[in-house]
Amino acid sequence: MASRARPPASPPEGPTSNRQLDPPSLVQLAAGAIRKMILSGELGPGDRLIELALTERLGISRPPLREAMRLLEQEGLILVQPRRGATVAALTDRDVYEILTLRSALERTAIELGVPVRLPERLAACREALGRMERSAAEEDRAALVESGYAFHAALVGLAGHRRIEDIYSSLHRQLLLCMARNLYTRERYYEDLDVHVARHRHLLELVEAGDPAAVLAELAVHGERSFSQLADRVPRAGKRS
Amino acid sequence: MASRARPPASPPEGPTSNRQLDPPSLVQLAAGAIRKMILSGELGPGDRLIELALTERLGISRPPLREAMRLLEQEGLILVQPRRGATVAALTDRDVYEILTLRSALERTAIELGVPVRLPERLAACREALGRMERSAAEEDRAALVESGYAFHAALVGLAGHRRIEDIYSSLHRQLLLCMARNLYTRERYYEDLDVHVARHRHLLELVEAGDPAAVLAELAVHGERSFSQLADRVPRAGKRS
DNA sequence: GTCTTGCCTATTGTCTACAATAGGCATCAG
DNA sequence: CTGATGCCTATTGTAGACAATAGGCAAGAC
Repeated sequence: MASRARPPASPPEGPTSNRQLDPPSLVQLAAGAIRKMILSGELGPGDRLIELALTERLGISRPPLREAMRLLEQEGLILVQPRRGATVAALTDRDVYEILTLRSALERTAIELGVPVRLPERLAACREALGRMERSAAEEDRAALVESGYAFHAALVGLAGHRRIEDIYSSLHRQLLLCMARNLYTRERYYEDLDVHVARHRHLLELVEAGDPAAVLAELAVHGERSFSQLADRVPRAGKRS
Repeated sequence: MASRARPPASPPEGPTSNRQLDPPSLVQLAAGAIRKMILSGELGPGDRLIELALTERLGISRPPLREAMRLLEQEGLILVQPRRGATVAALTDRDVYEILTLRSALERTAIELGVPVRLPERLAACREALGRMERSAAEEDRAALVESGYAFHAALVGLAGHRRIEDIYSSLHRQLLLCMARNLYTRERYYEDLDVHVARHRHLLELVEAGDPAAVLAELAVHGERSFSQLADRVPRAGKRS
């Protein structure tokens, strides 16, 4: 029975729980390892995840592995069918549509809630990410630009200090990476002009610093429009399939 | 075996997966039981969840219990600290703020995406929920009205046919119930006038049926404003704490 | 020749047991 | 009397083994 008598020994305080300092459990490690296998393409969409095979691969036993798979299921990376095993999520066009629309909605909400920014360190995070983008563009490192571009958007979302939004946002990002591994989310697209791309983000940050949420949202709508265009075309009529 | 209906082996995908027909695993059952304990107030916020105690209580062993706790952790109902055990989530005002703002954002997005409704059965679900609300109001059953009121909003969210939004929405709902069990979300408030309350929802549905997303959103903003008012007051300056 | 039907194996679901850690408590030095 | 320090117990983390089920395959009947 749970002990009601005991008051919470450690204060569950702290908007940002720093679990990084704790020695990671096998569950965390296993989840990370499998995530890496999936996102690197080592495991393709639809592939079965055999528990026994993975335990041998990772050198752990089944209980922590199973718990790790529960996590990945919640993250949307794998699909667990009650007694038929787990498979790597095979994202449909509909799934991509859901991910992109939800991601956009979260960004918008975060801006609305956080844009007259109160905590300077959050703005600093955005600037830092923008700096990485500029460096990546200067070096014409497109992979790094994509990476830092996400970091910038994540920092933008972080302006609101809304932990739940941040968590979901990063979860969606992982699923999006899954799409890229699948090449559904065409990789060749990238960005036509690196400098224009960075400039657009710089402008975005300037609007944020000016403290005008509406302007940021307007820019963000145009901003995202290019990324969405070809994906949006794939699912012109939302909900038609179910 | 042959007497059983063969599940489609080739297409592992289905827009609506009907897992209800599967025999529930102990993980599902355990998660449900613990959820019920928490939401009924049997387990109060901050209470520790001792694994051994719960296994005896539920008559299962630890592995499925632990997996169930992983689920509840993802749902935000419990807080698991790496080697210190799990406690029932003690939601701060900040958490309530996050839940309400995110919920509102999801509703808005679902309306935007789904409001020129294409599938009649989804509208029917809304009407059905509204019917339950009217019945509850007529019987002055306030508890049932709250319940059916949520069902209505859930049906509204369901208009978009956006599974990810629906999942997160119901997760947030459960966390909100946790607030109510805690009485932070003052229960006495309820609704000043039951008929006005129902009428507001009926109007909402009419706007939906008219197919005007903007009108629905405008009404929803006013509509939700009352529910938010005293909560919003608690966290006037978002992000002040982190 | 095709369909049904039973077994058989691979895989998942669950359980008990062992190892490791964290917090509490008593003891002892200052 | 107060503080630090070591043990000690309660609890969690992990492992390996057993039971149950699903899907595949072969043998038989029509």
